[in-house]
Amino acid sequence: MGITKTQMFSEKQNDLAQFFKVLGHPARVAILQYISNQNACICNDLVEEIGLAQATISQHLKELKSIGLLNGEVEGKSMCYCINVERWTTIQDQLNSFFNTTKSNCC
Amino acid sequence: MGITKTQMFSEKQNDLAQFFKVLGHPARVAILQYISNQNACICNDLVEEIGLAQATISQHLKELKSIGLLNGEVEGKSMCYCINVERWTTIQDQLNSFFNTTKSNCC
DNA sequence: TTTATATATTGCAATATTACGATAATATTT
DNA sequence: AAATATTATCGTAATATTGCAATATATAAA
Repeated sequence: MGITKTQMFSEKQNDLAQFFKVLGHPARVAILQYISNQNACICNDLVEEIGLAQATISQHLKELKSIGLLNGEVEGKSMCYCINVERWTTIQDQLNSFFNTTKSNCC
Repeated sequence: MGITKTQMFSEKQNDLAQFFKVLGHPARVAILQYISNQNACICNDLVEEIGLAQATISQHLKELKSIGLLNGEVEGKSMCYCINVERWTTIQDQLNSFFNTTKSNCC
């Protein structure tokens, strides 16, 4: 089938899985690392830096935006993408909470 | 295409993305949570508990094993799956390291 | 040994993801 | 206004993932 049966799971479980999923592609990991390494949050240098087509990068950026990890603002004719630190921290906390509570009862 | 161009990325980036990807499905999140909630690491109660077909659960377990998150051992005619706590902690550390280093330089 | 139970694997259908070229949309420069 | 540059979206092809029924495998019980 190829369709995930999300209705079987809690909203929390689906959200958590969604975060993990969005982070689960090396291009998106690389994009986040690159954005953070530039003190300024300059943008589609990403196309050159990463080496995927512009359309592809744009798609990956869209997915990162979809979970609120990136803010984008118009900068002349370019877009300036920037990590949303507050959201970043929230997601990190949620993932850690998952890791900590899940590990604790194990044999 | 549908094929991820892993050769463009570092081994670390690919590994990190792989961990995220395996965790990026609600059934696998639920499986880990259920295994951890049972003090004993009893197993395919999972089929009943989660409500997916036996073949599907078995596949998800295989993916969790593939990144070393689960240990399985034969228990009579059943399998007893168990979170590999050492591996669990290692992965948690790697994810946190990614989160911390990536967040720190942002505007 | 036969039967029953639990898990893994195989094969398949349906949907999702990845990637890119082409094109549209937007803003800047001339 | 026209030309240029940057990003987003659309359409499409190739591959991956999800899920299940059917089957294989392995162990336990009768």
